[in-house]
Amino acid sequence: MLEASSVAAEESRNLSELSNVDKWPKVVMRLAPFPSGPLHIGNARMVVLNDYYVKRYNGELLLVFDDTIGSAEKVVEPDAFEMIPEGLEYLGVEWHRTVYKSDRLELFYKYAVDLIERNEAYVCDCDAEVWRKEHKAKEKACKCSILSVEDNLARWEKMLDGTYPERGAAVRLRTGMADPDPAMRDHVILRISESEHPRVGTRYRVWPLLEYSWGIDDHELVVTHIIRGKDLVKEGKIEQHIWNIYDWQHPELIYYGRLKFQDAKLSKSKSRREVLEGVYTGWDDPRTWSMQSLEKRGIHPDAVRKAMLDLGLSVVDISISMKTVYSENRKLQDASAPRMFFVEAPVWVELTGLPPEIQEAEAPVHPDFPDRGVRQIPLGRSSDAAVPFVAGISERDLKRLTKGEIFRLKDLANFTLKKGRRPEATFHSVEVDNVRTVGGSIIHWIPRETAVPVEVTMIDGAVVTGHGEPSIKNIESGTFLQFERVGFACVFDVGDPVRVAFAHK
RNA sequence: GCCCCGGUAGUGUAGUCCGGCCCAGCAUCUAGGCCUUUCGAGUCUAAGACCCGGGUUCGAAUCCCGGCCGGGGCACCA
Repeated sequence: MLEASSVAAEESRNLSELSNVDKWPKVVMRLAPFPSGPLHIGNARMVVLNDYYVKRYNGELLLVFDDTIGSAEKVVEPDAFEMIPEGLEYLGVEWHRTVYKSDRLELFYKYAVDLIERNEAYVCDCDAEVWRKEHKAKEKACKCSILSVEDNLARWEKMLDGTYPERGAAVRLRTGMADPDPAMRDHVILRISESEHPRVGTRYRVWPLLEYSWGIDDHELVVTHIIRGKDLVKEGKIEQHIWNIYDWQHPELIYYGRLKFQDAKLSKSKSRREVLEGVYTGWDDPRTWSMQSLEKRGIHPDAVRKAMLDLGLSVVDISISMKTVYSENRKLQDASAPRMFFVEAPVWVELTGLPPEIQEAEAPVHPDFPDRGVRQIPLGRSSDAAVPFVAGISERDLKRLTKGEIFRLKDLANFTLKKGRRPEATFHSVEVDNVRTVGGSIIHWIPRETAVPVEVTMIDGAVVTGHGEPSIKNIESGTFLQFERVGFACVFDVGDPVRVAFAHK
């Protein structure tokens, strides 16, 4: 029930029906992340699309960690087994079962033997580079491919028992040396790796490649629809080759194009390095663009979902801006975000002549919803009218003001800027209209005596220090708020200083 | 070099399969007006696109051919 309504609420205009749904008892899809780190914004499309369709068809979603041994460049990061589900939960993805590729090696071995016995695969001990140049490029089968089934089985045993060293032999699928597409010629499907695996250690030394493991598992797990990036079309073709050998029903293959973000540089390996070296504050550092980091910034998961779903399922490569996500987020959260004053690196201005009876300012919690009440901003000033009240404003605002100009400290009073090397201003009046009629600036500010130190982590990781109005101390951690005229941010630490993560303008 | 895929405003996307309802819709971005004690929200307006060339047709973004441009693959990575 809940699921149906959540899908109904999502924009689906750009997403057509899945094909051949009626040919299967129920729709089953899978999420297949390689556990090298947490999910980042670049993975969100794959995740959201699969989740969306599973919900739309009331199907089943599998989380399958694609944790085969990888390579020197692609290393399994053990923490990812925790961080990926965290990211999924943030996104509101509901999966029904978790599977680890590394638990299924025996299955892949069983089929490997069967494929060899059917003479659909053979063990090749050629040097990889030689094979590429002399055999693949020239469409010439190598000597291994004419070996008998018995010889191949013997070689297979030698792969398993350690007779062959790493790279000493590999199992190739007979996809055909004459295939016009060089990518398809007798592809390797299993190879030797003695790297230690974080889950199964060194129990296995022969590991499947992605296209092979999925050729088997998409069938074994009864996956019906596969939505994935178009960088995997060759893998899809090899899977189909395997399905044809066994005459298995083909799952539907759906590809989407590459997604780039103009304003976010995504690199899991760089993030991993920087997190390890302490350059980044952790996997929730904004520069990782992880789900954790978006959550910390108060980006609503539905903003991410909406932005991803709006892209549809086009196979074209696209480049979008995070601004579309931010725009969605504003729509979702502006109405609920309390307003607050924050001044970065305040310039302190002496204000004279403010009537002594004015001891505090009142500002609405949210201008569109007066019923939510007001924030009290105690000025903490002396009751002696001769002592100036000191307020902090941003340097940017000060620079924009011209001498003699009337301006307003929002929700407090109007002042006139005086000349002088130190910024000073004199009280003009209280009524807003006095500044509005002359088109004067209305700026945000904080009182020096009662302001609270605040640290803002910007999107590029820079930490900006400043002060917030006193009431920020009473805000709960996790609150998504708006610093008036500055932007939206999310509080993640209510200590001293109060720490917030900047979300967007 | 060889295979495959794709090209609608700045960015995305709808329409393309089954040609006319599209002198092309929507979102975002940009500019401006209104509103507002925020540079937010809301609201109104403006600007902005069918890669090029042929062909078929009464009629083409939609079909055909050629070209150009872009992307992906050709790993004992995922």
